[in-house]
Amino acid sequence: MSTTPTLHTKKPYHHGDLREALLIAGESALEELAADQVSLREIARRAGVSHAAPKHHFGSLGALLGDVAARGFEQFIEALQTAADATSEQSPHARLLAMCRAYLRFATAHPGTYGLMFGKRDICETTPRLAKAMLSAWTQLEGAVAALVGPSRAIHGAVLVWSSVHGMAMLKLDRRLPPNIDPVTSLEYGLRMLIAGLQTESAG
Amino acid sequence: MSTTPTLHTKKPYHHGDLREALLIAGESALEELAADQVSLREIARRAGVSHAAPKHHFGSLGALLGDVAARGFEQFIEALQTAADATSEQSPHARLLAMCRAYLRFATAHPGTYGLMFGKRDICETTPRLAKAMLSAWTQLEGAVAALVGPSRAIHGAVLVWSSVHGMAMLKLDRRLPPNIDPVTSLEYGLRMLIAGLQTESAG
DNA sequence: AATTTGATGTTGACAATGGAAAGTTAGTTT
DNA sequence: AAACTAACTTTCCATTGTCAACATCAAATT
Repeated sequence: MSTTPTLHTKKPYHHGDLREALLIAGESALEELAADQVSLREIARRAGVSHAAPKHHFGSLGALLGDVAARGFEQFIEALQTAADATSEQSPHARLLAMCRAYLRFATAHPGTYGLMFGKRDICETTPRLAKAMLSAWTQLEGAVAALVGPSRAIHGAVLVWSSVHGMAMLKLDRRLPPNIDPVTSLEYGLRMLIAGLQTESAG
Repeated sequence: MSTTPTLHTKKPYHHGDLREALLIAGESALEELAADQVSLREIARRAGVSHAAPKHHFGSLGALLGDVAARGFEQFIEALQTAADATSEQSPHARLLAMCRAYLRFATAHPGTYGLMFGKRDICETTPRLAKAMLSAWTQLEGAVAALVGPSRAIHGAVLVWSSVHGMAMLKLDRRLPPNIDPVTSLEYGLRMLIAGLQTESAG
């Protein structure tokens, strides 16, 4: 009846790896809760610590969210890389297509994280880790476009491709498209147009 | 020295047109303050009323923001219409170009309102006025695209154009583009590609 | 003209938030 | 053993959105 000391694993005062636990808790909260429910205190609750504990690992909520976003970008980059590497032909054209499809799939599968990554929560600070991950993502996409249209047109082409896919993802997630429109179909159509345009000679 | 009663216009208990005043106060707050500083109480403060006064005109902060967003869409629609009507040639091509340029200009000039309109604040409710304004905006853009590429390709084309310009605007406002990139230049390049692609025969 | 009524504002309360400050615990170093 | 420091808790504060209760005033009804 009294305190059975067998396996009475009392919660230790120190967590062990609270920093990573908070990042994971933040990500899960972002996906499971409405965006305005994701608070510092909620994340701390999920990690099983007091609401002031995160302060020692991240200075503020903004910095915590910044690193959650960075983790999101890291997963995002890996998803696109995996998709590109999985194409059978391995042509620049096929690789870019696969990456764009994986892009929209990622945004659809992780809307909360994707929104955080792309500025939906302005509290989110651009931490060094986030800045690095953002740059990596850009470099990755620009490389895929360069392989298709050549380096001279890579930058403008990459901006256009990124804008289009990002815009489609955001309009979908924020329900700003008429309800009868299927973004996946639109993406396929749009990519055909885009790539046709990009490969035109007059594009110098 | 004492109270000069001349023109001593004492503030009346009733505002007169508080509803509209709150919408205007909300819009100005959105543009002048950081996004997380725009609160119900701040808007009420700017309108010179108590923090609970808005409740009688809008049920909640979300509904207030919803109608602020609706007003934004109404101004947005007018800006695009004006730009299209101001072209010299009045060709479908010129009108669509002018609208897209006006689109990016609006987003740049009113970043707070634009962000609200396109889901950056998820508290924002889709009020009837907002739903109507969103549909009008979509119809307007779809019409401009239809005039250029015909009705059969209008829907997919409009989704692509909207996604591209919206994506460019959002990436710019959220600083998700590499810093050396100028969105205006990118827009011009992108529109050339897009319209070239849209007018291709294979686009059925 | 007197009264009632209902829309429009105010005040005060509530729980929840992010952050600051100060106290507590547990390893680490000397 | 003693001092030090990092990790975590507790307490407190200003601010937020919403609610209920009350105040005010214009307009409709009697």
